[in-house]
Amino acid sequence: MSRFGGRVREYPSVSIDRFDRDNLRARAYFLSHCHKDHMKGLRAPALKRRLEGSLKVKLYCSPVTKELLLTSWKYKFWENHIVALEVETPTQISLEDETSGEKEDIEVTLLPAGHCPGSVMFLFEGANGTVLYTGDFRLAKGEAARMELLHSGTRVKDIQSVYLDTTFCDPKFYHIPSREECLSGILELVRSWTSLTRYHVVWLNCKAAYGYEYLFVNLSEELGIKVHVNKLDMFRNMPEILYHVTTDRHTQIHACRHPRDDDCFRGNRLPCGMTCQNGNPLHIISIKPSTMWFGERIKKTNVIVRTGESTYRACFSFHSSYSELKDFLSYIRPVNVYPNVLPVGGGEDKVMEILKPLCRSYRRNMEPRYKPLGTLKRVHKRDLSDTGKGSVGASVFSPKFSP
DNA sequence: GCGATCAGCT
DNA sequence: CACAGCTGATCGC
Repeated sequence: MSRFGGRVREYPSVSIDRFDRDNLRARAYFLSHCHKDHMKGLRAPALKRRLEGSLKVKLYCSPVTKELLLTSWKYKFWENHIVALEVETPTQISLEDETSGEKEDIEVTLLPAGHCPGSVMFLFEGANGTVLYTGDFRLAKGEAARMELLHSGTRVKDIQSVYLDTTFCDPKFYHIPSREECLSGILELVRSWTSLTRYHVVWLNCKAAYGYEYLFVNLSEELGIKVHVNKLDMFRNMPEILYHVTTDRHTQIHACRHPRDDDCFRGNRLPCGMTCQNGNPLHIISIKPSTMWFGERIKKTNVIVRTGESTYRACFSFHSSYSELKDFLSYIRPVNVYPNVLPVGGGEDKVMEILKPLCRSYRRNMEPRYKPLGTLKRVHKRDLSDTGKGSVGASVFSPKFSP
């Protein structure tokens, strides 16, 4: 969980992912994604009052994050103060102090973070240097090297500071199976069960948070079975998700929730109440997505573990593994790095011992040593076609995982 | 009645 | 098991 205070040293007049305390005086706000631990203070009366007396204060986020946020009535008061910025489109923002009139220009670029729908990293460029705030992210090895906007010409930009998602910054999380491996393992389990009869159904025991949508979309796409969910109005302008979820309980894949859904399952009942169909009892298995990790030497393993007669755990991670984190940071090679998260097992000093040697200022044996900055490997060609009128755009998933 | 915080529990 | 929350109790306004 994020413990980032909201502000970066280089640009203290902006606040990112924190909206309480000192952040109440920010000249501009940024939201990396729609998870509650990055939204502290976002609906507090103090901030609401400040908005009412200002025409200038804005919240910047991706189009998908804006859509998800404004679907909740609790955040409707932000409606006229949100600016959706397209991903991978550098934008000039003028930061003006409303009382003194003092101004500062900054350029911000949203980069896809692969954490949940709409999730982005923020790249800030201005008079105090270039700063990358990663928010929460999962990027595979080599993905930073393929991001054109992290580069200037063929070389990686000179980045002063990275504010990093250090959730799995511990060698014990060395390897987490890739998103593709996890997806295909889950797909084959769901396929084999749902093919038995139409009364064989799967319950995906997902936590209540955005991030599982690409799983739903890919399962639905491959098997032609829509996924039952409690609510889908937040996706009304995201056709590529909306098409694959349903509120009709008569489907073989469920990701619905109930306050006591584990009890439902033990009673051979789905959280939505379904227990039989046409007088035939349902045969239900549960699959619980959870992070599985492996030390350095493990080569290959099963991403599905059977935990009971009809219960399974399946590998799933919203965050980069230790080796992915090291690849990311050692490619960027910033001067400074600041952890956004204290990993479960370790303290801040332990994390810094791992991260500092990957930064540019580090000199082994105090010997000045030059290591060249990275170079752009390959520009990822994206499908830039329109996704339809009224749609929030093509950036719901990172390009690689688009349906 | 609302929000903030914490224990307990997925 | 570790992802991000929910619910309910308590306290202060």
